[in-house]
Amino acid sequence: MEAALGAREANLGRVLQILHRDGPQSRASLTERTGLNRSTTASLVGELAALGLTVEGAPEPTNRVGRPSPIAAVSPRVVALAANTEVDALTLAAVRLDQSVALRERIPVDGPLPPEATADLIGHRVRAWRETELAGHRIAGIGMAVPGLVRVADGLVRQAPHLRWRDAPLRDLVAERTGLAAHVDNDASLGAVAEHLYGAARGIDHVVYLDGASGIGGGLIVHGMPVGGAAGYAGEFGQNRPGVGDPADRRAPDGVLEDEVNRDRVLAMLGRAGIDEPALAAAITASADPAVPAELARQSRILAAALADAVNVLNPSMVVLGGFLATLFALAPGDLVAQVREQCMPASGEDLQIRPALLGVDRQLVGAAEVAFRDLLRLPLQASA
Amino acid sequence: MEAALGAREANLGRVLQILHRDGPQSRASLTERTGLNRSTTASLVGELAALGLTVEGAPEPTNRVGRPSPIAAVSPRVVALAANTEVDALTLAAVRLDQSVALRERIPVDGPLPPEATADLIGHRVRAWRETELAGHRIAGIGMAVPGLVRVADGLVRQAPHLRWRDAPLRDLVAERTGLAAHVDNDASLGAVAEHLYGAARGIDHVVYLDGASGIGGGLIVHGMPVGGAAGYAGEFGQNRPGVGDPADRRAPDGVLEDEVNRDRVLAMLGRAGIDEPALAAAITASADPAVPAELARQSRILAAALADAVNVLNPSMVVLGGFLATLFALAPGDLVAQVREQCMPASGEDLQIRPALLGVDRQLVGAAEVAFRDLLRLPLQASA
DNA sequence: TGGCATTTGTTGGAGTCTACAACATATACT
DNA sequence: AGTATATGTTGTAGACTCCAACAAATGCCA
Repeated sequence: MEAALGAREANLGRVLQILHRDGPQSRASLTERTGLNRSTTASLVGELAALGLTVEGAPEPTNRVGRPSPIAAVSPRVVALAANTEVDALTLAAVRLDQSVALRERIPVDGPLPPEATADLIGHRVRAWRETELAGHRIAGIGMAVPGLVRVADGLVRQAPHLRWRDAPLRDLVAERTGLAAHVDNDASLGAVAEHLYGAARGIDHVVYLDGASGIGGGLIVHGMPVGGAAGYAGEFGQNRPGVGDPADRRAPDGVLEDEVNRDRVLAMLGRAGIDEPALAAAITASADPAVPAELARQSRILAAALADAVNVLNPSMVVLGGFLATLFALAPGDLVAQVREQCMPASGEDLQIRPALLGVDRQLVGAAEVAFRDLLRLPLQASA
Repeated sequence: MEAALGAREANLGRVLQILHRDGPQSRASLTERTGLNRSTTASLVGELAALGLTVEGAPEPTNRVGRPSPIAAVSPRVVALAANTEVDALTLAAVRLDQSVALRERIPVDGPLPPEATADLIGHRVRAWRETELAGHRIAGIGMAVPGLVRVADGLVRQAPHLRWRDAPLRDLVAERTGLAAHVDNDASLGAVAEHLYGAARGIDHVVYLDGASGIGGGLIVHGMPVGGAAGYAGEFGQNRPGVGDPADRRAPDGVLEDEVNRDRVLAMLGRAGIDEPALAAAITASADPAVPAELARQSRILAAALADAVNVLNPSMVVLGGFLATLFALAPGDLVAQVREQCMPASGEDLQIRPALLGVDRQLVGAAEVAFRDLLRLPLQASA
């Protein structure tokens, strides 16, 4: 006879999720966090260990009275695979339940790879990994970050202009070749998930995340949960048409945000190409051309206008900026904050924080792994059956 | 010894909530909806009836084989009070659990009433109601709709320009005078809640709602839940700065959406004032001045730009327009839809519906009552203790 | 060094809640 | 009138957690 709708399994998931998000901790701590009874916690932790999902270690030497409590931690042999599909490379990784990256392989490609070739490549590498480095590991699934519009429900990539993909059934292609539960989402949305759980917006329930790479993508966290919208396309700030205060600030007539706030415009001014963010930041500070700071200030003003609109609508406690937008922000953080506050409703702006993204290049990979772990963390029994 | 974290109470709440949202229905239907066992449903419905929260009626004559199932319905003697604070009137209502309005009283006032006077008036009328029409009724609480920025957590009205309120502790003022659990929220946010549950967006999980009255307010539904944001200020579309495609369309330099899309501009053109929406619609169609349709088309274009931004960011399945915006929409519904689709991402626009609000003047009252019912619907035992 | 307070693990039993199965009941169909 | 079907009703068993009492491991202090 079944229990109360799988209360047990849900509790197993809760404990596993706490260990996953907040790291190793004592059983006493888990008891407090879950609100469950000591004895129940012991039983849950024991079952998770028996399932091979967690390991229990010796108590840490704490300087307090009382019987020491054993430390529970996620098993290092449980991983999710993550793939990041970029124009010039495919990055594959195996991410542990503690967000450490067990394996990473960046495979450069000449120009964008078609979806089938991408899936083939992933399938090939995954097979190799399973027989060698990942032998004896449990693989929860695979998550893929794509720079484009993704219908999350079935992992169909509707449009990825930079990859030249249209309506590519990436989830099914990869699931077929790997035999793994596959998930696909927009790269910026996954970055938002990662920054929310482990980065700059850790513990913040209402977050607007913007990431500037080739375009501007974004993601939302509302009530502590990632927002996909009806089909999973949410967060496309780059296609918004910002209200540009001074018409002289306009560069692209009838253009969208990512036409105005644009890394390539800065690169062109500097006469550079193909450099990464730190190099770009260095090149900016090294430049003597007065047009460069003027252009950056212009882009910052327009970004502020777009952010102010988002703040009015969503009233987030934090805006996180990644990629090129983090570089832009770092050059004059106070200015951007002041401009946003000036253009949004005063009440919404008063407690607003703006921060650069904290996680590095692994952002998308960690986010993708998180999606691949989701089922396991919710229903550990079903997912590990 | 406690049960599994109040599973029973949560299930009581689930059943009550289904009856509240979807109306009277058979126990068999409840069994199917909840996924619980027949016997459990019977026990739950029995307990709710014993608590005076529901009533059980004779089975409906259905033309199918099998033993007829008794119909459960919410009790008509359970109400929430709702208040709508407008510039020229205070409207008070008692709303039943089936959303029917048991009592309504519109109290005209000369100019905006200060918060204390508003609370006094509410307290006075509520006392009178409790001794007469509402004698023998259970009152779940009181919800208040305010045209302004409300910090939902403590019901502090931060700004309500039309009422000339600033940092008014309305929740506490009213709670003190009525002895009821009081809740305050923005009027448009409450309209969104009502339209989502019982109006045009019924059953739709991702909704953008805009309401044009003196300004433009709004509300969001994400994952089926109303979005307040960090402090409860979310949804303030009216303060956004829309990207106006054609500069000639601008009327308010550096203005915000509600300066451009504005009922008063149309009224002024028609030489009218102080008329309601149906009268305004009639006056528009009756007018021979060619400037009127031109102005409406201009406002529609700007509204479309603002909506397109929201669609990109939130990927809703439906946009609901209320008040003056519904009038504007009704004059050329196809145009607005086409303009939004044109300016937003094609994928986000393809399944998007735009609809006028369905609920009438009771929108804010029903939304306010919904908020006041929330605790009762979640934890019926605690809330009715 | 030994006793005490404190904290937490451990164990067996009790309480809460639901599922289940068997039976009863009310309807439509033939 | 008999049968099939759907649902209410009842008693019991199972799942899960809480609780209380006890045991164990640590720090503190005389």
